[in-house]
Amino acid sequence: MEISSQYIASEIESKWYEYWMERGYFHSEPDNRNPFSVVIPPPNVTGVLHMGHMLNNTIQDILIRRARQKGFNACWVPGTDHASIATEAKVVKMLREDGIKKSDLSREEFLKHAWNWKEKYGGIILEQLKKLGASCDWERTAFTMDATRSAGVIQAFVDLYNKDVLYRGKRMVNWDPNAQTVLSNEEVIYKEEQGNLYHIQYKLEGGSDFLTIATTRPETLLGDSAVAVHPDDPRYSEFHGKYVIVPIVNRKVPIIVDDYVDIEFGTGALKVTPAHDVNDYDLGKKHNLEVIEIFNDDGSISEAGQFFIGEDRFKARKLVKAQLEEEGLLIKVEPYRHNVGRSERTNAVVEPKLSLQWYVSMKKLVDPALEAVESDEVEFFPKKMKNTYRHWMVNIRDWCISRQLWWGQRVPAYYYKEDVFVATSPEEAFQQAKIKYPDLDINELKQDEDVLDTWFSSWLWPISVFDGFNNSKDFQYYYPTSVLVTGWDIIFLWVARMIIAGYEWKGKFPFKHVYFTGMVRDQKRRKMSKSLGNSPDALGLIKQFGADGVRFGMLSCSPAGGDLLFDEKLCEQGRNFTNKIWNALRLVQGWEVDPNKTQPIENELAIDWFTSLSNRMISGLDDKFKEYRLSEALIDLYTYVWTDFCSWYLEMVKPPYGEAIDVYTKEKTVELFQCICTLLHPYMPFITEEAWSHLKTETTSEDCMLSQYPVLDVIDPQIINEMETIKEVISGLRDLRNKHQIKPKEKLNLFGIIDNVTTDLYDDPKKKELLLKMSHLESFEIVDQELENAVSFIAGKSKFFIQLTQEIDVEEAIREKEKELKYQQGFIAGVQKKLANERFVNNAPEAVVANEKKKLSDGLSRIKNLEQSIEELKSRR
RNA sequence: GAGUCAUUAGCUCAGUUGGUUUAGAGCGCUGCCUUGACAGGGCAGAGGUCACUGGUUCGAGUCCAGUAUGACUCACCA
Repeated sequence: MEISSQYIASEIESKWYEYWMERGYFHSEPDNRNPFSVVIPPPNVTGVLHMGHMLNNTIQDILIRRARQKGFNACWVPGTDHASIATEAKVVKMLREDGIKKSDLSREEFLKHAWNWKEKYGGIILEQLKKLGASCDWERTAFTMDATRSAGVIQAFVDLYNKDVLYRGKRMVNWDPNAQTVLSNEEVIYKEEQGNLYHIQYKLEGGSDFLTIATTRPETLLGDSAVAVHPDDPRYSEFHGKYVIVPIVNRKVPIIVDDYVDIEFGTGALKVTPAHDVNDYDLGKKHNLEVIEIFNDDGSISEAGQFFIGEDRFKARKLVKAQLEEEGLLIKVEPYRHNVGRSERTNAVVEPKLSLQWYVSMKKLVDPALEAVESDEVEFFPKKMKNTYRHWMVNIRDWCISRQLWWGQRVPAYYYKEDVFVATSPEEAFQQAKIKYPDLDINELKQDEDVLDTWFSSWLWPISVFDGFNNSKDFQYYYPTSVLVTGWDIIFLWVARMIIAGYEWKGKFPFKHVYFTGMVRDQKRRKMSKSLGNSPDALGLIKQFGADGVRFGMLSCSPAGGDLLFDEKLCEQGRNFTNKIWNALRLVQGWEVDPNKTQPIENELAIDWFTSLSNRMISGLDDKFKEYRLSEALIDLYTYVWTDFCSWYLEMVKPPYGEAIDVYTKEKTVELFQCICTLLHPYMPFITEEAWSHLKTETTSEDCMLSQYPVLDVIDPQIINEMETIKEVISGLRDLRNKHQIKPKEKLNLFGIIDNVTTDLYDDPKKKELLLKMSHLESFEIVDQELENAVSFIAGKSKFFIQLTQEIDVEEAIREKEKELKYQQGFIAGVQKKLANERFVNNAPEAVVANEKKKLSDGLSRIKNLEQSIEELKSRR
């Protein structure tokens, strides 16, 4: 088959992806093999592929493809989550552009629009994953709001309610005024922002005195119901029990005393707004203060605020400020940096708000999940994530799961008067209600208006994607899954909760391993995000460097759990790697086989050597994968393919230009190349599949993707070591050619000073022939001392030299040898010190001592060789 | 405020129970090389007292303590 000189990734990649899909290679059904299952961390249905996804999904694909080759029944379930806030915001925006307001629609009408949107635009990201080469079982694609998943969610809710693990309560929550919904703590991001500290005078009732408070939010004074001071603050001791007048609204409020107040901060006097601050709320409860809610759900001032009604909270701040200035009550405004919480989804400043919500009593659920990780029943990679997990689990808070949205599973709670009935359907709730209210009409039962947090769907994912709530055949076969691959940033939001759910409903962990990936950061160490706009276009990268190139780039720099600083250069390196493989393929396939040619003896050595190396590689990969050292494993493969195979092995067996190759060498080389393809396939599926299609024979698998992972065979360390010495001689000679401007292919006569190594090189015809070929030598001889006008180098412990016809810079050569001598002397000094220490010789393991002795004797040989060279050079002065 | 982790070549990082010729890789850098699989390339080279100070040990980049610097997580912040 003619092989094109150019490797065009985009064409070849789409060809193979289609081919795999057509043959159904990604699909899995339960059978008698062992399962290896993975569930995708469901990306947001509104999402587009970004760097984090690429890293995360490449890793999953690597694990899945490798498991498949190793004979497991590999199943990778893809899907998306419904992302209630993000999606609802998108749909609302789209409707607004069409002139439709959400408030004009009924719930059912809105949901119809939302589903239409989802069908049309949702899940683009799954299509993008195909470009990456993801071998997901697409027939199993799940969505957190589809029928099966929703049924599970409702069932879970009802079950928890019946177990008394759910409750409804009025609490101070994080309110997102843009999305007009509550947020859980995990969805609020606190960051330091520049604000102001306003010093405001509150007039004392019935007097001319003032009390000055400091606040970052002057607009909330509309809702003040007290001013608090510390009991031991001498500045305010005479004010205890008195009243002040809140400016603008002229409300008379008490001065309360509480040691919560920090004397050092601000003025030491604190305004108290129980309805709009968590701490103030607690103070209010303690001191029985009035709770005045001055904000509407959208963050504007409510009727209760009395002034600036309908104005947005930030506009109101300015208006209050102006008003205070006018009244002369604003003492000063100082710049102040403080933490501000923003909504993860909408970036709106979060407003603390009192509200009635549904909560999960997490403390009742955590124990088995905590124990599982502590005992490594669920194993974390890297291990250090256990600390983070433990800390959160031990200090766990209740989980607020209701959201004031329409897009999501509606809370299955039905109200009548003061009663609530929780059931999987209105009919069931009605049956319950009828017991207490026999005359009730079903229409009088009102379902909760809120929906459930998206994470309340996601935490069931490993169970629900296999229809686990119906205990399906798939579930029994695939659960628990083998490994979860996700970013450490959602360890609480998702990972911990999934483990909790796994034990709660199935009495078993949802996954055996959790591999936490690092965050993809840019060159300035910033997390890549849409809002910063510092994320490269993922598909653009694939177009530019090929999916294989990008996969290489992502993986080659992502140590287990460590963050990775993304650089396009890494993808470029990956693309270059595919090119290298392609050209190696062209070389090997270009060799014409001559059936009459006998195999050169040096090829036998090369083949034996590389076979051992391959086995060492297979063994090393197993070790690395056990520890999820995927990046290291890839670097090892890269060196193995590029340096060992292309730069050394192929050069060793390559026939001289224009000559044919013998049958045996060609066959073995193809075999070794096939092994490379199989080993590399999980990382770079496309180039390996393409290469395989050219290399395959009657006896090998039809496709690389389904090729059997090679079984570990013998590793011969001796041949590997001896080859290292030969390579060192070859490199040493190349260096000499470089230094003395001798052309790479000019024939030379090489001499070795007699010792056991050089003698072996001379006596073993395979080694000698290999040396002659690789070094372009005329001859290789053994002598007992340097000859006239020699230039020498040391390889291993032995000395080699060639004779020059031209003059050399004697002084420069002496300097160089002396530098090397000094290094060697330092080296043996250390070794000698060790060996002189009796306790070392007596206590250290025998092998270690023996090795030190070898180091010493080799070092001494090198020194002797160097000293002789220096002497010889000096005599030439 | 509590905790976790880090500090190794110009840059980004490996270095897995302490011992493998006084530390490895990629990128970058320097020199040489182009009719031959590959310039998306080949060959070779330079570059590190492993943050600092002590300690444990026959032996420390690796273990312990302290110091410095940095990063992150959780909580709070009028």
